[in-house]
Amino acid sequence: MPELPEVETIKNQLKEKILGKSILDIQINLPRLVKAPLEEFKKEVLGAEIKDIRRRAKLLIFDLSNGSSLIIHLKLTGQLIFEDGKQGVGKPHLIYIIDGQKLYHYDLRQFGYVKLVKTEKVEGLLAEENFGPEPLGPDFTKEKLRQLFKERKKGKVKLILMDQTFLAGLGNVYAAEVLFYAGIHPERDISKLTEEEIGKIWQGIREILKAAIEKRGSSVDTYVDTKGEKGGFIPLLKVYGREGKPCFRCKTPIKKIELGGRGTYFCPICQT
DNA sequence: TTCAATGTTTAGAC
DNA sequence: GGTCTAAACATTGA
Repeated sequence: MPELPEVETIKNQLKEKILGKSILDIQINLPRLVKAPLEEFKKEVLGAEIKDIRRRAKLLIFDLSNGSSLIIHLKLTGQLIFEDGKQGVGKPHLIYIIDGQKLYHYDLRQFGYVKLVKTEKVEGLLAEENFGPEPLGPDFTKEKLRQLFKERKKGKVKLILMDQTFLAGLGNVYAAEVLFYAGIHPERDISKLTEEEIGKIWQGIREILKAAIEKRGSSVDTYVDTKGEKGGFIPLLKVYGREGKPCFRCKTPIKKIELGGRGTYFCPICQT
């Protein structure tokens, strides 16, 4: 499932390829994905030039030349593929024809969406979501994280890290990886974290996300980049999906528990 | 056949 | 109000 590094990868690749190009046609095979009246959606999108592509949290935002923007959420299984001959998983639900080439939007489980909004309203909508800071942004300092934990007061650290209103962009995979990096048990209460542990969490967030972006994301499940290729970070995952396999640090089998309804992987020795 | 997987939203309990 | 849980969404694969 696309989390921050995967969405960032898609954004970077699409920027290279379709910035300044126009959407000449669109084929909508699954209307449910489009959160706007279809006729209006078509009318707004057709002929529009893609002026900018942005990311906030796990959202992808296309700013069009006519004052409208598309807000895309890929949720669990969304794929945006811009390469002839590369097939995604399932059937393409939306096909954008962009200056002769095709951008395929797949979404096997159909949880994702495309919203149509006025570009000037995008900021307001994002504000309504109450997203936390961007983990790779300049204002997300170690001090900021310490302050955020203090304001939140209590809660299990993994759930807090995955809370998009606390910090934007971490999902189940990267939250688990960050906590392994920091040597912290996913169920630890944030009120009991030491200064040093907060420092390690902060460092883990920054380093792991940056490394994952460099590898074009990871993700289990169906994630691929816009070329239809799997992310290169999968082999670097330390705990996610490794139940029963030896911890890279101490060889103890990785344990899996359920936390907040989500599969949670950790090393019972290294993470306390 | 049933269940787990997954991100997010929503409803309800305490 | 914060905090937690469970269900819902859709689909596949074990």
